[in-house]
Amino acid sequence: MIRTFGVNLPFLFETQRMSKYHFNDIEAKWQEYWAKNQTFKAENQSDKPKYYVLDMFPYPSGAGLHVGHPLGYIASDIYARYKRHKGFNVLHPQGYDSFGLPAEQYAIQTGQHPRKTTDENIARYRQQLDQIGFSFDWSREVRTSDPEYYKWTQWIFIQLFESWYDRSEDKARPISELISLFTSEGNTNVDAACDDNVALFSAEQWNDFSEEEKHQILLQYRLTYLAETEVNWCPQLGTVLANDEIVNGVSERGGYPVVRKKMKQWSMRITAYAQRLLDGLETIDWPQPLKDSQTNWIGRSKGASVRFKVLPPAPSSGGGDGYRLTGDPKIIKMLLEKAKEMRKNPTAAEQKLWEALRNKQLGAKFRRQHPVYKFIVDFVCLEKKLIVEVDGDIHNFQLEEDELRTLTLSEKKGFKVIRFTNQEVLEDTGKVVNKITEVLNSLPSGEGQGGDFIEVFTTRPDTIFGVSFMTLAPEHDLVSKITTEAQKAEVEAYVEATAKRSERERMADVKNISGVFTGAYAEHPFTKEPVPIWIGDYVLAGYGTGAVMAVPCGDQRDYDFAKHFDIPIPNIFEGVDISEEAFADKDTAVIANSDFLNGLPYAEATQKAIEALEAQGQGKGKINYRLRDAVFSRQRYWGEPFPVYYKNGMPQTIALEHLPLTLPEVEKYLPTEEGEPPLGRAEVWAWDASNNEVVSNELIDDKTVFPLELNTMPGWAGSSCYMFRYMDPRNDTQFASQQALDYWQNVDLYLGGSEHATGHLLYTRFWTKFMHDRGYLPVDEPVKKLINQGMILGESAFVFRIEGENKLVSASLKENNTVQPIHVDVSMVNTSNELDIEAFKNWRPEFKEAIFITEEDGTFKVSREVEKMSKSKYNVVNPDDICEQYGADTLRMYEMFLGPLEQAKPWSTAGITGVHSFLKKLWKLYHNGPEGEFLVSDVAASKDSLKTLHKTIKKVEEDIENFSFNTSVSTFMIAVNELSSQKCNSREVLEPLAVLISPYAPHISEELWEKLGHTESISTEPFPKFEAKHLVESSKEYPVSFNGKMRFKMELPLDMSKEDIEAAVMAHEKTQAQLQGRTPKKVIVVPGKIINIVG
RNA sequence: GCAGAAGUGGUGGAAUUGGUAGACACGUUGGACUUAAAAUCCAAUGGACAGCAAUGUCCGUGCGGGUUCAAGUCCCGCCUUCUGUACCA
Repeated sequence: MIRTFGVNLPFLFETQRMSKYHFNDIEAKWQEYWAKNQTFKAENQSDKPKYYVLDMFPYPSGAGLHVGHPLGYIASDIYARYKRHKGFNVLHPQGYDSFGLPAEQYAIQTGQHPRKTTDENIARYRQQLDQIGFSFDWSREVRTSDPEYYKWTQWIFIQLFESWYDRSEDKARPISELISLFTSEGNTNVDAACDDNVALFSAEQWNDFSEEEKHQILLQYRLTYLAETEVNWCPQLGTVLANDEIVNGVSERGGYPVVRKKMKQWSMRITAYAQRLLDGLETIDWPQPLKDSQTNWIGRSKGASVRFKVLPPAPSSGGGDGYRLTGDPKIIKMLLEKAKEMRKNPTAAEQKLWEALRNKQLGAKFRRQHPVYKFIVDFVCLEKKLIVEVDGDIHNFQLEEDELRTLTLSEKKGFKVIRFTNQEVLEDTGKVVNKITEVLNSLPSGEGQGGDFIEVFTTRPDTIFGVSFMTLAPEHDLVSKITTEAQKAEVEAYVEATAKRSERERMADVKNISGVFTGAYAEHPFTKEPVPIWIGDYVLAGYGTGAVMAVPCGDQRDYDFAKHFDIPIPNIFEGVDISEEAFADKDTAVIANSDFLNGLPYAEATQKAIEALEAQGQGKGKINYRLRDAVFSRQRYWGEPFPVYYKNGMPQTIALEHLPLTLPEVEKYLPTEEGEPPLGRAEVWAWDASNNEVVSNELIDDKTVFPLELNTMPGWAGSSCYMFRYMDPRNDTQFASQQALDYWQNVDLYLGGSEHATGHLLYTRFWTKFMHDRGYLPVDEPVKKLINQGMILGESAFVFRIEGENKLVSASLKENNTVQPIHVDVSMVNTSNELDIEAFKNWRPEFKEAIFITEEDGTFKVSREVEKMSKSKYNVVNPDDICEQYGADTLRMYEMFLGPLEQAKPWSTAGITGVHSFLKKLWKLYHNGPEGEFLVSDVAASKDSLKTLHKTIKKVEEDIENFSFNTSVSTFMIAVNELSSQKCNSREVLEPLAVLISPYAPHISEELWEKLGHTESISTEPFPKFEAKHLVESSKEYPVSFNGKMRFKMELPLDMSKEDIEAAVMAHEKTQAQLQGRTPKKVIVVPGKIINIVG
């Protein structure tokens, strides 16, 4: 193991080398040993208790690791090694989250395949990780971009697709069970988490549906579903982003603007699990701030949903029966006349159908020959916005025109149009009526002109009598329908102006109150008074129903809005002054001026209000969640392909035995010219369903060969269940064997950053609960205990350039000048903040000729600032350099020594020498020979040394259990300092000491252990046992205080009685000096602790 | 605004159920060894004041109160910083 650099070295020099602590050689030797002997390989079967320690696996970026990354890995490694010493079978795996945006962005720029750069980055990461001496079981490594791994991500996707959420049993169930429910009893009694506005149907109707219709309906129930969703579209990245991938209105990666856009996307029905995700937090040991942010993200609020009837416009505002005027006002006269004419002369089919539709026979009012926009339609149900057209023979030659008309009515005016032929009506009116009923039921109720309702969510139903207006989000569906003619221009201008503003602008502009009156009124459910309906951008389309009942006396935003627009502010609180601001304190509120709610406090008034609303069918108690379903499609190349192909536009999944569906090759990683995702460029990307293989696109015939999905899965797909895959990572027939899952259960300790609070850590809990429901996992939480390690920050260095001149000024002299700070690479600055000017000039040639104004002593100083460690700030410190210079053991201990694990702290290399010299002192303790060679004695240790050892065992054990790693490093330093001054070289002490330190500094411990004569790795050695007897003291050096201030100490036996202690203290000459003749009022003696004399 | 965490020497940070504030390091200063440097070792190091000195006195854990024999620690009120979140109805 000793490296010699030549044959001519003098003998003495050689022996000195032998005695020295050659960390580089030692560390390389043991890293090789561990790898070769698979020292840390975990078995899935053991008599020992299990313990699972996991790090959040890294995304292998091109920049490599900096010293901040290993912090958590070191902590978890110490814990894993400690648990092995404590007799546990420890699972401590590592892998790579290797799908993701940066590799793809790099691929777009350079044309290199992301797989290539990812593999290179992984190799670099692995080399860096190996250098630090982690006890990972690398035989279990996973990579999310490996087809053998993402096969199972695809499999989980299929399980979600094949499941629905049964609210009555509160769990996910197979979709086949839903189908049998539909077949036997329809969907009326099914309480499922599903899309809004799912049409009701009977078993009979279900059985009559075509396969396609059934498929369509099931999609509304599946836990992953395809739907038109409003998404966050990032044009620069060319993809959609999840809510947690957006920070302050711009993309988390790259900081690009994000706009709202409607797209057909895969979504995950995480909202089905909202309540269980909240409840589960009670059962897990996670940091409170992290639990809080999940709680806030889910955003449960309890209240009521209330339906306000929209009133027809007053005669003054539009004239006549305005709400029925759906025709174009410019030609309405002509249309009405024509309609009248047509009503007189209906065709036979029209007349027959009218007989079936009139007088609300289908539960909704139909009108015939009614003007809509520029047309006269045959039948219309305004409430549901449904148009029924009957095409006579006469129409056959104008099919094209009909199509145009249908398009205009549906796209521009939001009507649903269905057509029947004369023949159909005449032959089987019943069938036609059934079809109309079905469509009628599938349409959202309560909408359309004439029967409009505004549904709001409120947490304060008790304040309903304080409602003086309503506000809709500008994007609300009803805005265009209810706005009166007089207000139309103003409203449209406002809606347009709001739509143009980005999310960011809207957020930055919270204080400016804006809004417009729609001209429409709603009816108060109790007073029946008209309530004006406004729109305002303080109401968000994405929360609740996008509409609020405004109670200005009880809500500050409503109050401000009312003040701004001079809307009345009725006071419904007893004895409260609302002349200056709203009164939002529900705990002390007593309701007044509120009819049947008068005199009641919040809770009772709320309950009574809800009861009253329910009685008249205008509301009910409701729990609302802020959490939205998670969009699961990304328009990217470097992600998991969906195991999905499309048959007649309907998604079909690929069976497990044909997975993985591997990512196809493309010639460019950009979207296609048609705006399709990069997979649209793949030439071999079609599914041959009869042979179950991927084939060339040219073979698509929509009979046996179908197009495959072009989107890929988001970054969080691969990380949501990886902790379970580690349990049995090479299993290619099962996600993991039952035996492995039963044995390892879930993660006992998980370390990672808090930035994943509302992303990864929420999704992984969701998937785990789902997999548990479906019987694939024995546990329903993935992680028992979680610790967030704090970020290690960089210390950036700056030089200052005098504005407009090529002059740089030393940091302390910058005050009198207007200067501009410039980042300097921290490697060019020494610990006294002096800049290496030559190095700087070479790095930044534009300053070659610059004048450097130095301090009086001729040095040029930089100023320091703590910032996030980043390449662009030139403040990155590389762990490789630290290992090279001081060794991995020093790096490990120093990172722990920096401060508490959870705390953010700046990296400063300044203190590292202290830790390094500690390790040298430790080494020396075992090298007592005359030439400094290894020598320990077998004679018994002194009492003092045993005491030092055992108090160290006790403290270190407590510290590790409490994850207080910084204090145990101090404890080791104290121990080594004490043993050194005791000149202890006894094996009895030095052997257990090596074991104690080995989790922290494994390389040096292994080396010393070997020198002590052992042949097994130190990691197999049991943790030293603490024996209290070595710490038993017979006397105590009591601090003696006067009025709480410590003045002197005196040594007294521990078994002395209180009275004797008091007597001894009073007799002490220093006590007399302190008292100066006064008699103390009181003497407090706490045996074994302290003496306090009150004077 | 809301929620959470934290404010201790020149610096990173210790301090058990309230019981010796500043452990352990870094840095600084002085010394030893050396031709010299590095490395290593020894000593001092919260501040102020008094003393030749041993030593002593006072002030000190963000600020102001309180409880207690005793408060960095508990209670009340403020200030500041950091993190998360935000027109959430």
